[in-house]
Amino acid sequence: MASASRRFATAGYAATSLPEIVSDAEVTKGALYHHFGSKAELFEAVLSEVQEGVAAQVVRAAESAGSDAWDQMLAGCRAFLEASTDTSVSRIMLIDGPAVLGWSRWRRYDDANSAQHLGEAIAELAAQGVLTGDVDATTRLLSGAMNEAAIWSAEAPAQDRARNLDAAVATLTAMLEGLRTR
Amino acid sequence: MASASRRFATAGYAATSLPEIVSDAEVTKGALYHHFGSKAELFEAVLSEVQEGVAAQVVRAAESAGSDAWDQMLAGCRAFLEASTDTSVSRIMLIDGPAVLGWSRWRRYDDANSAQHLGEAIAELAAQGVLTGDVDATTRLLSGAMNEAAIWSAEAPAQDRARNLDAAVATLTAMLEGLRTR
DNA sequence: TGGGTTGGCATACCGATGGTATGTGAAAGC
DNA sequence: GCTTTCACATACCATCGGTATGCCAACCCA
Repeated sequence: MASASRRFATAGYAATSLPEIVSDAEVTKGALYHHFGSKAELFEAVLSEVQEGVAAQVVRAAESAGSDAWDQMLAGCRAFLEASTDTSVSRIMLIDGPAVLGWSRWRRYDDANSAQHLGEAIAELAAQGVLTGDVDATTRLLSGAMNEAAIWSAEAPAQDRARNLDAAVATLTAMLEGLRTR
Repeated sequence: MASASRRFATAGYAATSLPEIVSDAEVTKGALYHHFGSKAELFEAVLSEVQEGVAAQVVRAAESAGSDAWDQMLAGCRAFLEASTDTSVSRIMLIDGPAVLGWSRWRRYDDANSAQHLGEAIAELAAQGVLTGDVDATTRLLSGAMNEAAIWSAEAPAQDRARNLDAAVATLTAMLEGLRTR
């Protein structure tokens, strides 16, 4: 899985062949197919691992951001962007993921990990009356905005990444203000 | 290209084989490779066509929305969502596009079409002093939010699509309010 | 302690796929 | 009227994902 993850992250899913992976891992295709049913299943396992890693970082950041739900969400959003601003994450999780697994299947992983915390935070804020509007739509829009911002930063030249990330967080914060109950 | 577009839209890029396409089109692989250098190049041509179609709808909606730049942008956003809430558009343009061409190459098409108008509208509003914040970051976040909303609506059961679309537009409007100069 | 079963691979092989090299007839140019 | 170019068709190839089978050590059970 480590070999696969590395190849998928750098060359992408389609351009990575099983012979390459098993050669890196110093096993044979027989061994691979003993553990995984298909190339897509191997990718799914790798994706799941990446998702869990990002989700863990988001949770850690949110928990150490105090007790205010609003601050927790903002901290979680920033942590998500920081974790995803890494081609090995964005390529697997955000670009190839939907194409390989299909969007709905990919979304299940997204919902079960990083997007879940976002959804819970939004639902919590809506319940507190802090946030207005449709919870699902808000979650989707914010998730999409953050995913795109993550790729945007990840694909930018190294020296622009930090600046892009800060600009994204600032804009995101402003956008969230618009959703706040006035 | 019509045959390819249909197959790409329904089965996806990876699951569509060239023999299928040329059989549909009642030509041979030789004919295909006479016009396109590779499968990816054929996809690129199809994608470009789809992008232009969506962009045309966005422009038409924006132009018939009066002279206020703010209203024009909102109308354009709604038109984009309506045009993209169609699996044949979202699958090619939003899901397979980035994975097949690579994100940066895909973004060039996005920038040259639908996202361009969004960017111009945002730049115009920023110049008028109506909108604050980083123009690039705002464009990327909004573009990402709308792309995700489009897929969200496209993949939803038919009876939920209109409702999702309305909710997305309403939330988007609220988010834009947050970016407005107060 | 030994025969049978299972887990964990390796080897050999297969059909299909994207891509290429070559052939061919009609139209266009000189 | 000769030649070149265009627009394909045909035949072929390397590689890929996937499968069927072989093999051997570990483990169970008598």
